[in-house]
Amino acid sequence: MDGLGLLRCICDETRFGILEELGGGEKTVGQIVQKIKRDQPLVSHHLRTLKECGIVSSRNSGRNVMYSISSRHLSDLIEQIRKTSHEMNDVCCVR
Amino acid sequence: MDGLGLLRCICDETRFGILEELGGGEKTVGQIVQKIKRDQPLVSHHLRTLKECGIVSSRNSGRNVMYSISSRHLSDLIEQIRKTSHEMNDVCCVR
DNA sequence: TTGTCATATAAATTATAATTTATATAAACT
DNA sequence: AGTTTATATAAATTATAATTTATATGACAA
Repeated sequence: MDGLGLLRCICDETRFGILEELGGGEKTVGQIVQKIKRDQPLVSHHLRTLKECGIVSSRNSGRNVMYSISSRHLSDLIEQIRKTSHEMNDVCCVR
Repeated sequence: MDGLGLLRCICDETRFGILEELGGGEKTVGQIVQKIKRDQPLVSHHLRTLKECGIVSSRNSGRNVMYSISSRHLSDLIEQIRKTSHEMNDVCCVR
């Protein structure tokens, strides 16, 4: 993958929210839905996208599906994005 | 700024291209236009966005305007995005 | 002071992606 | 087997952003 591809995949509000949740460890779809307060089909849809891009992995556990960030490098990157952005005073003009 | 704001601002193809060019040091608008092969008004438009978000800075030099990445943290981040993405085998499904 | 080069701006258009709504699947419990 | 719970999928809608086209500004040189 290239840099732009990775960015494109994580720069959506719902997807970034999911990744921030998964930064705290693996979670079920239902747990993510509760945390980020978005509709279940929407969360499932974005989890699928993240998975197809190799950013998250999943495993079945009974009737639940547990999702997690697929590599340490990726969770470190999410963290660095958070840090770098907080060091900036500006408000981003892009919405 | 927050993580999502920063991502939103850099996840566009043209803007990411500009930032990759500026990673090599400050450049004029014309130099960027040549390098990334996009129309001048388009490049100016995106440079403005990047500047308003505090991601690039500019200074005048005669009739040229020189742009550069506004902090070391940011250029490091661009580099880490590049690295992390290259470690992934997947092709991103988001376009 | 006129012409040219470099850059910027604004409006119109086009492209792209997110969300909602409705429904399907699949596992576990009764 | 039938019901409930958890998750997934697909189509339709809506929202958002990128690009193009046309034009303006501002600095410098002739």
